[in-house]
Amino acid sequence: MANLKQLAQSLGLSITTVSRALDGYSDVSAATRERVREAAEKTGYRPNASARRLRKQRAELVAVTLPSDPGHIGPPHFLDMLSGCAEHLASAGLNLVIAPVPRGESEVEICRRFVDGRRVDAMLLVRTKRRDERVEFLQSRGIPFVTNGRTESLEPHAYIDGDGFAGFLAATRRFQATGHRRIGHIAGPQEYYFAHVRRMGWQAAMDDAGLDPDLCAEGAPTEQGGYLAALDLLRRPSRPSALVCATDEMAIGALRALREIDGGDHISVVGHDDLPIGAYTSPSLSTMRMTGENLGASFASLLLRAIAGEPAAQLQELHAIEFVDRDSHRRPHVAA
Amino acid sequence: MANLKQLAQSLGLSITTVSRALDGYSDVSAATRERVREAAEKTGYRPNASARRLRKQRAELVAVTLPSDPGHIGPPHFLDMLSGCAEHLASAGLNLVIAPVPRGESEVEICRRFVDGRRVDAMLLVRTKRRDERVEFLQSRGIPFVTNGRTESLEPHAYIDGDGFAGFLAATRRFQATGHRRIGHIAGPQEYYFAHVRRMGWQAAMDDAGLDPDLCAEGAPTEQGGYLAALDLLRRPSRPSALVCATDEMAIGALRALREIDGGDHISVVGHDDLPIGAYTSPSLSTMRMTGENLGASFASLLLRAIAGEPAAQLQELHAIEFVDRDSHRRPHVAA
DNA sequence: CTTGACTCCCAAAACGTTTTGGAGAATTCT
DNA sequence: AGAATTCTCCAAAACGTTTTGGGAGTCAAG
Repeated sequence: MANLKQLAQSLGLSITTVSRALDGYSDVSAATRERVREAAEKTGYRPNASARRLRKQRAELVAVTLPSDPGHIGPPHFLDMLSGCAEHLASAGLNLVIAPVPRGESEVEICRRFVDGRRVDAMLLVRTKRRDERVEFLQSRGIPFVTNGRTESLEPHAYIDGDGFAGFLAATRRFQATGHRRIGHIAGPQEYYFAHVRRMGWQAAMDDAGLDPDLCAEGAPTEQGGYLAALDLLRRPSRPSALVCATDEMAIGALRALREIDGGDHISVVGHDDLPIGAYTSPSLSTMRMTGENLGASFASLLLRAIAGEPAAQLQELHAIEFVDRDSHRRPHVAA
Repeated sequence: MANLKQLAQSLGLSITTVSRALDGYSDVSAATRERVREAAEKTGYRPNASARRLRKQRAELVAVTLPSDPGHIGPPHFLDMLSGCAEHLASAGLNLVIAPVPRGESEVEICRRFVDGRRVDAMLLVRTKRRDERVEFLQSRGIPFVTNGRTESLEPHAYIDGDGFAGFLAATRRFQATGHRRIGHIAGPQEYYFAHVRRMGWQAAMDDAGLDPDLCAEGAPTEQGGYLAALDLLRRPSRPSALVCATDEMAIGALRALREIDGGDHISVVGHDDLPIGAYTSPSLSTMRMTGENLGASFASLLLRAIAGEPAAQLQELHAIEFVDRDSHRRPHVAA
């Protein structure tokens, strides 16, 4: 049974009554309601989604933009996150569409397409930059959205983020507590909020301890980027004895650099993200990760609340960072 | 500018003309066409997607169902594949929605919701079973779909798959050529097509060589499943000297089992999928993978052709399997 | 001058649903 | 008994687009 009209006709009822019966309104008698429900069940009737969306002025969709450039595509278990998010959204009648950014097109362009074409009720943004034009655009349009990662936007917006500053501060302090003094940082591109704030955490710990925060090298957030940045640091006159790396991918690149260099196995390393692969590197990679479980559900919940109209300032979650200790962070080193 | 009506009014034209001008029909003069286009550009007008969908009777959406149970979620670079697929679909005006399967609900139920609610124009199915009720359902509804993996369905359907039979046949023969005679197989759940056909490939090579194909253990398609299956094989009176594993995850579990057992480092292993993690195991994991690049684009292309009405029999791609040689497949072994 | 072809435009119908604003019948209250 | 209230139900409007089936003009050919 394709139609509401056909279903109504076959029951000898009006379209209105059938529609309201299925929606459980009280102004249709229990008897007919049941009769309608049975008929709908039997014929497998489902309301046409496009028609409902048009009438209700809701797209019943949420889009997530996928950056297409390589490296660090949000959190490690990104697909699991998406899946969990989609599952929770689905129970509220929303579906999640993925919006990859084709080469040559900007992420704002994609947002514009989705928002101005009324294709979505809300958006989910990953990999925020410190100054993120997507955020600015969505704010200007007034459409609900949640980001994975903070920004430096003046107006508050909904986000979920890990406290990278505190995490990298703690990681650096832990190295200091075990006698390290020349602690280097392998930084990601500073335009990204997460990369910047992680560097700030490392730097604050160095400053507080009265150590010179000069052992810093920036690279692409990839294995290769970490490798090159590590080589840079290792070639300097005063070598680091420990490396705090912005991401696990970069840390794995750093481990490769250490393997190639004399005395590299005395240098400790810690990363961030808890990539599964870290358990298999040699040495196995000590790392950090954001606390909290079922991240996808959290994103979904925030999105739903944003759609319901809750102010953005109430929709911000900053999660603590915890250590995942393996071998790479405590290699025997020679104190300065 | 929200409306076509408003845009038309502001231009002193009819809705019809504006609509046709924007769609580039020839029955509107070049002058007005240009005038309309400029106005639309300036006001940032985008047609309301829901309205167009309702009118054109097309959802402009394709759904992909994500199995929620753990392990082997399709190919290794699954997210990349989805992203590539979505990107290609987008250039044809289609968006990709992800449809996770909540606990307690069957995958067919999800398909039914999407198909009967006219929410999608086509579907993408991953991880096919030999007898796949999703395939049967979609065929009964006559909706276009493409699967990642074949099935034993009598009626042909569109798919992209790797030639697992040939791949596992070749892998087993290669072991035979280097003197192995007791070659074991760690099999995935035989209800899955890929798992079944890979086992058949191994078995055919053993049969052809006149060897007894009794060293086979089945397990869950996970690291733990591979670990347990390997232990099973290693405890048998006549141990294998080489293991052909249905997936890399299982192979990695097998490597763990070998590490725990006496003489395990004389046993060769090969997996399938080319997981990135395989480069970091010790020994590094030799594996296989499906040939062909930009798989996502291939899926998108097949989906579009299916939507366009091409018969399913013309939409089947069987890709060859190639070896990715690392260390684990040639460990020094003692011949029988 | 008429006919036919061509160019440019438009009114109205349709897509399938939800919601508004009652209408008629049945019931309860005064 | 009449008035007020409650129960059921429904016709029609609306959501914003695309498409159908023409309707005026203009121009060239007959």
